[in-house]
Amino acid sequence: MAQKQTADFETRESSGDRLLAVLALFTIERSEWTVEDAAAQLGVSAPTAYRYFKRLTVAGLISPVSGASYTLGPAIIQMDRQIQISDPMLRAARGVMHDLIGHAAEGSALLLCRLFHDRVMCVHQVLGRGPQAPVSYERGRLMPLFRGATSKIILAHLQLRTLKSLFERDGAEIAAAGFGGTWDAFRTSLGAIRRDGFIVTRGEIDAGRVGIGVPVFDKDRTILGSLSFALSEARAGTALIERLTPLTVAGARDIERIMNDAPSSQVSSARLRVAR
Amino acid sequence: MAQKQTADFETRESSGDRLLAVLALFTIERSEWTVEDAAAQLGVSAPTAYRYFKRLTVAGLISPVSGASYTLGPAIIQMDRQIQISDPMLRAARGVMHDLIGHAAEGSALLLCRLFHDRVMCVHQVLGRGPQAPVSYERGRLMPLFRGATSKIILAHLQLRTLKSLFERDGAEIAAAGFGGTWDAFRTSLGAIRRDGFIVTRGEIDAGRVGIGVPVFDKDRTILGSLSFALSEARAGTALIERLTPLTVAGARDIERIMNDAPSSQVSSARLRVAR
DNA sequence: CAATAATTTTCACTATGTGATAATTTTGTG
DNA sequence: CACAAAATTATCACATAGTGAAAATTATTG
Repeated sequence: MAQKQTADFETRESSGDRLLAVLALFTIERSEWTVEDAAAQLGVSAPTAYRYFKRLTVAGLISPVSGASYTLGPAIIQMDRQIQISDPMLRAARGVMHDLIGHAAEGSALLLCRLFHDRVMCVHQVLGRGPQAPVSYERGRLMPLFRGATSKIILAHLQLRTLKSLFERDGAEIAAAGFGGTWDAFRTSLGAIRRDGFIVTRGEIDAGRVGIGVPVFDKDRTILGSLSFALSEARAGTALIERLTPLTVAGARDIERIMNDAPSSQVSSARLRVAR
Repeated sequence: MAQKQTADFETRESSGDRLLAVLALFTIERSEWTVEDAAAQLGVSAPTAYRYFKRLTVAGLISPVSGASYTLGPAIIQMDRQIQISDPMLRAARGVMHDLIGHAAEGSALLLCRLFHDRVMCVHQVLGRGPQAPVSYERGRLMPLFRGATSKIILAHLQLRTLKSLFERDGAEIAAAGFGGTWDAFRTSLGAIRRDGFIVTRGEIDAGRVGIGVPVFDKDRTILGSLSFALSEARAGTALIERLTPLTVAGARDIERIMNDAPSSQVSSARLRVAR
């Protein structure tokens, strides 16, 4: 419906959008911005850019550093801490994951991922002993929804309606991920995953990694995210996988139980439990 | 001109400010908000609140959860990761702190704090072995600028101009923190701290904790933050403190050296994009 | 303490945000 | 799977609040 005409290539942005666009400028590739660079980048005048920077600074989202440039500010760290403290799933998972990683082989990682709207992000990770091959699922990275055990197990438990609209929108990508090109094939393979209650994948995200994904539900059996192992393929024989899978499933159940037992008032003790 | 009379106590806020005010609603005490609650709280109409929520959602700063409510979103975690990866001081400190904690007694903690504008925040913490008494300086908490070794050592190295304006603004608090009520007394005690190159405090933040604070400077000798120990007072005899202090100072120098040697291009693992 | 850079004010103008109501979509439930 | 209730978005007329240019002010640096 809302088709843009070819002539008007520039997206008309509202003021509030531009304010957030300033924040979005701060990336890993470029973590510091001067006001005038930002003004040029966004196509606004210097005074306007100063107004934006000031607002974001007052909010603590950015902060001046030496020279005339700015970086992401203390509010980011503060809000991240809020998530760590108040996200019930994350709170419940910390201890469980700490215990669970002990069972894994060297070079393995344990990941807790959370469904955000229609995206998946790692919110907590625990590394096992020994040298680590790269794990793309680092805390804070958005992950594709259609590849890897971590994501697939979540995908499999989305509402049918959601899946349908995803299929319509991202059909090509879904087909590319090996779900087959038809809605029925997609639906059927997800059904199979759901029935298993877990999924094992090999090298779908990182070469040399085996993933074991298990769903985590809330009280109403709505999917919240997943708990998953990323094992080193070299060290992960069938025996190990078969041993770890039920443990991972049990871990997810533990997380759910702790989460549901926890007092719903989340304020309680503000103290964060940090293992070692 | 636009002086509000007593009747109109509410600060006239611009649209962009209100957008950020929505974000500020999400606190530890209340980590979930519905659109209509937020609308009521901010005194705007429902459609306007929906517009705000939509913008913040598109930016990933908040995210819908089950029911009609929203929580802080994936962008927060992502940006926190960006800070972790791209803040030069934090990057340099990680290894140093890991090594340093080994020298401490049981129940001690090592903290890296960063000066943000005129506030101090813990950006990294490493806990030692053994049971931990509470440490108020948790990662993500804003700390007072005038109390505790961590903050005082930073305070002592602020620009004279900055100190002067702080003294004018927060004179009472400064006096209460034991710096004496006069500018000269304040200035003199800070000078003494600066000359020592470190500061040891007892129980200024948490009872039963001894703090050892050491400054961290950037290439231009501008204060960036501090490295500090929070020891258990019961276990921290004079001997231990005298042993740890030079180690902490050396640690800070190490951090500075690593920071300055590091390639200025901060893009190591270039991949960050969503994969989608 | 100059000299230059960085930031804020002022001001006239119009784009952009606003609320009330209505239309639409999503969600929960039998 | 359809229905009702809730949640979300669209419409539209209006006035607020954001905008850029230039000037004034305040920091920073040698």
